Amino acid sequence: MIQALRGTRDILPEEIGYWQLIEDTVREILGRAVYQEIRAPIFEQTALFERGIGEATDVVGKEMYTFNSKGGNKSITLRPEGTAGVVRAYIENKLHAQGGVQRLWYTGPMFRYERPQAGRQRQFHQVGLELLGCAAPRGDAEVIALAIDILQALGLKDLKLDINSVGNQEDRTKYRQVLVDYLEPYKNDLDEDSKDRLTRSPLRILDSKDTKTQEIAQNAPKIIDSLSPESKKHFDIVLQLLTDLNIEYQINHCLVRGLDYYTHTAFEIKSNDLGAQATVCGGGRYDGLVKELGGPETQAVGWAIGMERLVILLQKLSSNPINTPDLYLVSRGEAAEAQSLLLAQQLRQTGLAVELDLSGSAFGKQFKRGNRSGAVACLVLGDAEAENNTVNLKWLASGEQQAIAQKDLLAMTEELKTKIIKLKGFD
RNA sequence: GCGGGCGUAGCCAAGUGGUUAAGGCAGUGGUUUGUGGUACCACCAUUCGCGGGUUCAACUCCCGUCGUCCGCCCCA
Repeated sequence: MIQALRGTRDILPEEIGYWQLIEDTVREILGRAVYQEIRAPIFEQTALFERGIGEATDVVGKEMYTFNSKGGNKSITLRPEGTAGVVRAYIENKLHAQGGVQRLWYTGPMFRYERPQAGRQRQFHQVGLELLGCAAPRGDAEVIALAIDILQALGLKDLKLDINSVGNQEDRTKYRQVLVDYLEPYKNDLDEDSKDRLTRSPLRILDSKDTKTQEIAQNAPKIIDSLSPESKKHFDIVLQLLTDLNIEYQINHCLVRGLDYYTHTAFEIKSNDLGAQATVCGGGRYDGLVKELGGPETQAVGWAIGMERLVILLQKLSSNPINTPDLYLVSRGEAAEAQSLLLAQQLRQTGLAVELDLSGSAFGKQFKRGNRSGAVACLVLGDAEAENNTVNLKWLASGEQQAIAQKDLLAMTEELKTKIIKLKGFD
């Protein structure tokens, strides 16, 4: 048997309601803030990610699905994240020429070659947002506020917002040296991975999970003390705006994100219910990326939410919103079966959800299925009804039923809908 | 790439060396051939992920392999 590849999976109907709920919520909330959806390709030239994300990062170094294009010598990569592609599209389509800011969002699959574990897949899905052409701290705060809005609208609580500033390029270079000077004496107490990072990317030592390393990192000089006055001011304003918005946060001096393009604000929204992969939403400012990829100097800020992780959280909160029929249409006999589809279609066109039993089995069996389908009423179409173009409408809760002409039924669908809404007990 | 747990029906599982592999849910048929939700009855794994080995005897022990889950690394 051919199975789905490791790290990929099918999202089945029993789960799809959560996905649709997330997508609907995102569309609504971002729509109100007048963000526009953008759809970029799922594969791009490898160089885009190498330059955008950074050659030294793990994502580029060991996690990309890269292959050669058929017949060509072009190296192609399945996107491991969304920002690089959106920025490429922004530059290529000269969206910057429209002046002002561009507010964009996207959703879709991403690909990273990693060992699957809780909340991590090789093909996974993100919804992300990019605010391009805005240097102001208000941009950082708007973007964070929207992420919180989405998560709250979905009913999630107990989420924590961690925030930090990694400053601009010079701030980081300066801090890097300060940090290395501090860590050097403790070199032998660090875990193996962190020893390696001491030269490659010392900032990442800060968020090591090794307890010994964490203790050392706790007392390390803080990056915000190395920030230039302008960088510090930017960060302070962002924090003040969050406070004004009534958004709780905590400064996490050890928060440094893994992609090279981040500058200034970096943040993560985490949950305790996700196992080792606690981050539901991660993002920050990336003022240098557009220029790095060949566009004009453009400041920007954005985030990405991991859909799988969000679905895991939603599953703990509520049951899957399921698409159930309003009416279940039961039919038996040649003429009745012939009429049944037409009647179902006519009813569907009025806005009712009608499930048609196609089995042709005994009425008893069809009713049993109708009962389980979640419908509030069955429509019964047998030989007698077919003969005089009527149908039996049977309310399942009360058991009462009435014969009614098919055309009369079609004329009273509005009435039916209000009754069904009442019986279903929700919209 | 490294470390650990687990693979018995569509799902949840019991069985841990000895003739026919519990049970529950779901499904199908029936009691009820034009009326459901309850109840009762019947059917539903020649086989325990796969391959090899040990043994008179393997779902059970051993080796390998594949899959899956959890963790490290990294990230959403």
